[in-house]
Parts: sequence; structure tokens; C-alpha cells
Amino acid sequence: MTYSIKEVAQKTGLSIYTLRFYDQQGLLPFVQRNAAGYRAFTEGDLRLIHTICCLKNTGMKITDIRQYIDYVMAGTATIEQRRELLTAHRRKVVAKQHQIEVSLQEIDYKLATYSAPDAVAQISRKIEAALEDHQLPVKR
Amino acid sequence: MTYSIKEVAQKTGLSIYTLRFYDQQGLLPFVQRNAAGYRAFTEGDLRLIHTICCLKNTGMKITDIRQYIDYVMAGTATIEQRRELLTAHRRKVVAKQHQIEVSLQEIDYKLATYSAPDAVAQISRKIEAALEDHQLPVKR
DNA sequence: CTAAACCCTCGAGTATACTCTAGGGCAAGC
DNA sequence: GCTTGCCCTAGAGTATACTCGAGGGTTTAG
Repeated sequence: MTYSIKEVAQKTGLSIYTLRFYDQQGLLPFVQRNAAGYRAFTEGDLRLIHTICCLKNTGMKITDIRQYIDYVMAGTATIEQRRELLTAHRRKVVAKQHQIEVSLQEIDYKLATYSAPDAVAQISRKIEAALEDHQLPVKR
Repeated sequence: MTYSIKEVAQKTGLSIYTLRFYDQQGLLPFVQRNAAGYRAFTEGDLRLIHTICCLKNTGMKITDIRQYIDYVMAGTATIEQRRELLTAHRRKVVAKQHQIEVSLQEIDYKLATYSAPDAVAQISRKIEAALEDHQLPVKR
């Protein structure tokens, strides 16, 4: 049993356009075609597409995902390269997670300010301070 | 005391190009100019740019950041709108954090497979299973 | 057999966010 | 006063990732 591109779009949440685009970009070299030239996706293909989505969701670029898929297609000889690629990606993702966490805390701090009972008074004071900055002598 | 665009670029990690681009996009309406038409950034401006970076780092689009800045420039009357805008953004960021976390766990699972002592044997079995899928009769 | 609903490719178009170049003005030191 | 370094704008170019339209085959239900 295989799935049509429409069925895969529904299962994955990717659009048909995106699936064809990914195929064109070399992300889906494992997908077979039937006699009419239609893509026929297997369960195994869906698992690989799921992996592609994990990489995409964590911000990996298409060219890097293609590199990973190329390694997968090359068989067990490339397991070490795959491990290195994913480990390097993992490091970037963790760093990005940290940056998001820190930025989110600052946003939460702003939200707390906006939600405070004396929000208007607090923010008025900041505006006063900022206006003073603008009245200072300008360099040059 | 004010800062030149080059100094702000160094302090923020944004490029001079990006700062000018943000200004052009309406993200820096608070930045004053000196007699020569040069941008003169105050400490208060730097704090606002820092906020812009927090929003950008958490994936907010420039048009939405502009909306936020417009609210800020409009004064204390827009505190409620700012709160709503940041709250909505916060929800999206938390959802994205969750998606990244889940995807990262799957990547970690793959990494564990690649690092296992019998990695080659495990992956060979998966390849066998995938090849069987491809030999099944194709729909249509 | 034909209409509706699929599928295909190719190439153009869109969205987002920069990034750079050209041409020209301003400021400070020698 | 001239060179060096910094600043400006406007507009073109780049990168990334889709998204869509045109033109044309395929499949299935009636």
C-alpha cells in the first residue's frame, strides 16, 4: 500500500506544493513513481519525511537537510557523518532554545510591567527619562 | 552623550545595514538626527532596540514589531494593546518552544541509534524493511 | 465516453529579511 | 586644503522557502 501526494500532505501538514518543492530540492530521493509518473509514498517514506520535519522544525536549512538525506541514502557507511551532522545541529538548537528562553523572560518582564496596577505611572516615568536623553547635547 | 550607528552596531551585534533597514521599516522612529543628518542613538534608544531584538529573537515579524513600536510611540494610552500583542506573541513562542523540544527529542533518539554499539546492524534492519515496502504492489 | 478530480513539470511570482553598491556629504588630523 | 574615515539615501541584489498558474496527462464514477 502506498499514499498519494495529497494523502501525504494531509498526514504531514505540509502542502502538496511544499512536498513537490522538497522533492525538487533533493529531500525526497527515496520516493518511487508509479507507471503514470505519480509519486507513491510508502510508510518508510513517511517516517523519513517525519525526520525531515523534525530537522525543519528545529531550523535546519534545506541544503543541510539534503546533506543528511544524502548520507541516509548512502547507507550504513555514513553513520558517523550523520552523527556529526546531527550533533552539530543539536548544539545550534540548544543555543537557540536558550536565546528564546532569555528573550521570553524579558518579554514576560515587560508584560508584568503592563499588568501592574500602576503601569501608567511607571511607564510615564520612563518616558520622562527618555525625553531627557533627547534633550542632552548631541555629539559632533 | 549619544552613539553613532557604528557604535550601536557593535553594542547590539546588528549590522549597520540592518539598523538602517530597521529604521527604514519604521522600527526606530525614536532615533533623532544631528545637524548633519547622522543618527544619534541615546541610552533609551538602545533599550528599545534591545526589546526589538528580543521580539526578533523569538520570531516576531518586522511588521508586528513595528506595530508594537507604534504603540510605544503613542504613549501610555496603548498599554492595553501592547499587553495583548505581547501576550499573543508569548503564546506563539511557547508553542514553538514545545515543537522544538519535541523535535529535538526525536533527533536525540536518532543520535542514540547512531551511537549504539550495534548501530550498523540496527540500521541495516531498517533498510531491509524499507526495501520491502518498495517491492509491494503500487496503488493504481 | 466524458466530466470531475487527481497527478505531473516548468517556470514565474511572493514573502521576508537582509546586504550591498553607487554617489555624495561631513569631520578630524596632518 | 586634502586625505581618511564615517555618515547619508536610494535602489538593486541575494538568500531562503515556499506558492501558484499554465498546460497537459491519468483515473474513476456515471
